[in-house]
Amino acid sequence: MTTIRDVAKHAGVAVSTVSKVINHYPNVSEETVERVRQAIDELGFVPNSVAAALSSKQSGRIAILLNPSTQTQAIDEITMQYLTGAMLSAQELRTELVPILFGSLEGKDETEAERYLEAQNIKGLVVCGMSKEDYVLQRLVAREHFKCALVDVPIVNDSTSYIGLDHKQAQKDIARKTIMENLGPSKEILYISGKMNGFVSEQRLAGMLELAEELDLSMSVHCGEFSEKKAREITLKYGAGYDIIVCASDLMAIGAMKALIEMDIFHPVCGFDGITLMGYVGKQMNTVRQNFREIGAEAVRECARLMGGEKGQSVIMDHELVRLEYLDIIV
Amino acid sequence: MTTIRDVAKHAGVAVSTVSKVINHYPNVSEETVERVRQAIDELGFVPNSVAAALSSKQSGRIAILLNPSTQTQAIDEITMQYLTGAMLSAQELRTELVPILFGSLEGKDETEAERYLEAQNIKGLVVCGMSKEDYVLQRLVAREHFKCALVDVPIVNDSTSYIGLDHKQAQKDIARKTIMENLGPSKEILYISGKMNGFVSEQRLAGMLELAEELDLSMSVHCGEFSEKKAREITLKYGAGYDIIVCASDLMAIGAMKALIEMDIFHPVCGFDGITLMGYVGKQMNTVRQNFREIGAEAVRECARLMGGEKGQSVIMDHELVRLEYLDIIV
DNA sequence: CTGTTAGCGCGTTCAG
DNA sequence: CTGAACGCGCTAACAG
Repeated sequence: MTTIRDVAKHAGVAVSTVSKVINHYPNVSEETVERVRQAIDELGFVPNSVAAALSSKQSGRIAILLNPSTQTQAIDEITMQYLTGAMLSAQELRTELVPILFGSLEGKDETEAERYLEAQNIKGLVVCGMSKEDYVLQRLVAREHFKCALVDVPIVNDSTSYIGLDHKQAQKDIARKTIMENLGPSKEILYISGKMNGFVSEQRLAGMLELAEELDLSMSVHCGEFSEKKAREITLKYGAGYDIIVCASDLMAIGAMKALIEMDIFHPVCGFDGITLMGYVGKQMNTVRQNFREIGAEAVRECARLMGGEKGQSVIMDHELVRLEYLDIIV
Repeated sequence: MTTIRDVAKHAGVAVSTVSKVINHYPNVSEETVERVRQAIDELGFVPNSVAAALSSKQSGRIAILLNPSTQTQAIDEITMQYLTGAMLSAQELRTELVPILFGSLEGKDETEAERYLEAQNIKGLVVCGMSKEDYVLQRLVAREHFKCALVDVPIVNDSTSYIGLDHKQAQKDIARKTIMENLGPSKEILYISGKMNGFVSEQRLAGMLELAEELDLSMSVHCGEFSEKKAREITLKYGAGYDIIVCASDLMAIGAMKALIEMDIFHPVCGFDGITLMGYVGKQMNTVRQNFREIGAEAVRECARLMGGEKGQSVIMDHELVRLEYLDIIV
């Protein structure tokens, strides 16, 4: 294994000089930079990331906290997209990304969790899929000991940033689109919301309430808890009495659609997310499509920014409104 | 941050002793072990994994090489399961797991790829989803510089192990089951295979050929390249002429099923994998269900075993034959 | 059985 | 602008 010393020797300079060149420090003459660059190329030197992480007390590593569902593995598609995006931008930033399962923090209190992460030279957290029931995680974030980029959790302070859509607006947009396409306004809407008390659920619900007001339509809200089964049950029970069904997630939209099929009635349904599964169910369905990969990538960038000493902020990502057609999906 | 020194001081022993206790070395008296344990608890000490990785030239880190598909994100479900299992057993083994995308090795030759990995203190590779077109990876494995656990790639030597099903047997089993349930033997079978030249495709095809022989049934083989679209096309073209369609993957089974629906004819179809999507398409479909999470976990264990100096081996995982029913899947 | 000490490879002062 | 030297936290000989 070639080390920084080998490079230094080969280039006839000191190790510190090589280090400076690698890390793009100023105060190195053009000429020596070139010599060092050449030596690096010739020897095929790649800096040892572990040693770097240990040495520099500055730039730590970024952990990405994931919560793969044991239940609905279809949703893992989203998690994988977050992760892929995150890995890509971590590579660009030359930062190590350490994937950690929510489960690894279970049974620990904040202090223990903090130590656990600290012991891995982790300085920043990208948190995907945190809910209000993840108490330890929440307190961990609240302590502001780590720089945190939260996906879909609207908390912003000096060391915490929010990354996600404008869920309120997106929910309004997709619902309006679906309503307009199918009925025109002033009809009865059934809204199947996410979790009571959920971060994004609240925003999406707020969007629906606002839309109902604006379009002057009557709307009932039921809580589907992001469960396909629950959404199906709700639809079986109440669906017939409404003209259109708006769901706070794709999975619930699928449940609702299936219920309608079982009941042999047709109502437009719309979802939220853009998972593959969505394209497989009805002949066509509207949904908000999120670019999860880009969200993951942005979250890592944001985390790195925080670790660089910047203040937290809200990063609002774009969303797309799409109509999924059966045949489009086949690859 | 509390270090090993703090613990040593607190327990009144030397750092090396603490290290020994942590790593379960012998040659430490019960009494001192206890004292050290107590000190560790009191201080809430957690060993710094980065420092450990740097120091110990012995036990390196394990990389898990993933290939999330940009096309059919539904398949990412499998990748996520591999990863989750791998993370869990890595945690048990107290080994760092470094996820790496195939893409990160692209454009590198074996030497460069080797350096890239070496520079991250990586000593073992868990490879998921490698195909015969991944030349760099293949040569990387062939060099035997890293200890490799290959998922679904049957290569075994001193530093390489195979982890996966008995694909030949599994394919035979699920096809036989489907045939028997629906028709009894001696009927016309359409087999849609995976990639020409694919590692598992060959094994699965071999299974089908053997089964055809045993049951004395006539069978045609077409190559679906693991593509839903391709399988659909094949089925549209030839499907009507056969009694039953056996596919080498779930995705292709879905394509075939859709084609049949379009043609408005019914033939039994069976798949292979057990992805969520499979349960959403037909009323019912047979498939081999693999426990991807357990496979990921086992691959990491196997890799660790190799790094411990053991020889490579084949690890054959169990599989399940399941019949997916529409309503079972809803959560 | 326990303690001392020399690295692992790199980042980073601080003289020169 | 350069280079020698120390330290990050831990492991692993080796000496006691």
